[in-house]
Amino acid sequence: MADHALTKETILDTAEQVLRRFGPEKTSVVDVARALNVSHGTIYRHFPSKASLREAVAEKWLHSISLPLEAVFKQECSASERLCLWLKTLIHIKHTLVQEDPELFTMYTTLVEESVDVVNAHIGELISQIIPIIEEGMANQEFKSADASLIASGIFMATARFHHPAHAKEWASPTIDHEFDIVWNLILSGIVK
Amino acid sequence: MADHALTKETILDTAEQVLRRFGPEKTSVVDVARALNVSHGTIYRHFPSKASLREAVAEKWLHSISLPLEAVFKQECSASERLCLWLKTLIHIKHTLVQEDPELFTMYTTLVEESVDVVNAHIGELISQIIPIIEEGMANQEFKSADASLIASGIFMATARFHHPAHAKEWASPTIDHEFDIVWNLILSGIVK
DNA sequence: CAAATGACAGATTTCGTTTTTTGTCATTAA
DNA sequence: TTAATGACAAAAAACGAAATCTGTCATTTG
Repeated sequence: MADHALTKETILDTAEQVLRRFGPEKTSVVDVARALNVSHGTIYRHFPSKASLREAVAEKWLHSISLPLEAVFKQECSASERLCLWLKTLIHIKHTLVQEDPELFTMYTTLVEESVDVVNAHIGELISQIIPIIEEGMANQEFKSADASLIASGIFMATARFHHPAHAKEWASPTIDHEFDIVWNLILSGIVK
Repeated sequence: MADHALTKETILDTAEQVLRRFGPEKTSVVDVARALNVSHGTIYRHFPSKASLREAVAEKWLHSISLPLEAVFKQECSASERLCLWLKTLIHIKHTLVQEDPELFTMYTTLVEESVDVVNAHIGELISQIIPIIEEGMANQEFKSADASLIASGIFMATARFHHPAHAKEWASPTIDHEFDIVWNLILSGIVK
């Protein structure tokens, strides 16, 4: 009865649109089904539950955050510059998302918070992007040698204030970039040789 | 009509009890008045609004957190040990509060989040406890010399994950202490000479 | 026979109504 | 003359009935 072939992807894209329009608390799977001109029972043929559908949307969003960070590896620069750029890029993405549409950011954050496994995978992915940068710096003699994965997760945790959505309210502060620089200097002097 | 002389203090203590019993969303100033056997109009003679009463309770709680930290200055030890002890004490207080009574912790956190000025004063107070430790370390030649207040706020921000209530859920992790050690090592190697 | 439907039970949400609360103030009590 | 009261209007919360939603499944459709 649908206009297009009804794939998981189609449902996912429509769910995302409906969530964007109605928000996370007001979208029902009936709404998504209505947007697709199918019965809501059909959705359950492709997703076992409403939660799994929301989780899939959350995962897609997180992927859109981690993907552009890979471009940082193509930059020709030192390891400390690359590390700084990587962090600033991550932070810039998040801060821009909040600034441009706070409601939308809250919507995605709500979905993400429901999906613990997806978040943990995302965090793991981000940290494993940091590790090679640290290793590069150690190989270079730029950084003191140590356990790169410990350093990487330390850096990720120490910068939580700037990228963890729980701190989004603080990102509106006019001094937030300066505050990042303070923390960055502290971290950098901890790892350089 | 009250049993005791009706002071700001008496009202504050009673408000705290009622809040503890009923929670932050279910306590009205009528409830507090009832507990004191006075009319609710009387409360407004001592506090200009419900918000200011809640703020006063929040402030008292925050004070009970910052006060015991002063004992750390009486320890006979090096600056880096003192700094580590200070951070671990702060973190231990918070983690213990959550663990022993998560609902109560949430109650106080709710009050605190409403009171931006009170929180900022509290954070300022905490950071100004760190500054003299850093200065001691610099005077000692233990730490590289630098702007102590910048270092202090950097350390406070870099450890947010372990003391900011927005991260309370993460404190239940069995590896949280280990994670603090990772961040602490990173910070320490950034400041030692 | 694979894909979609629609009816169904139980859980959850919405909505209009009633009750309670907040904050003020003229009046009362000490 | 200071402290407390209680009545009041406007705002917010609580409540319960009605509607909607979730997830399942026997039946229908192409």
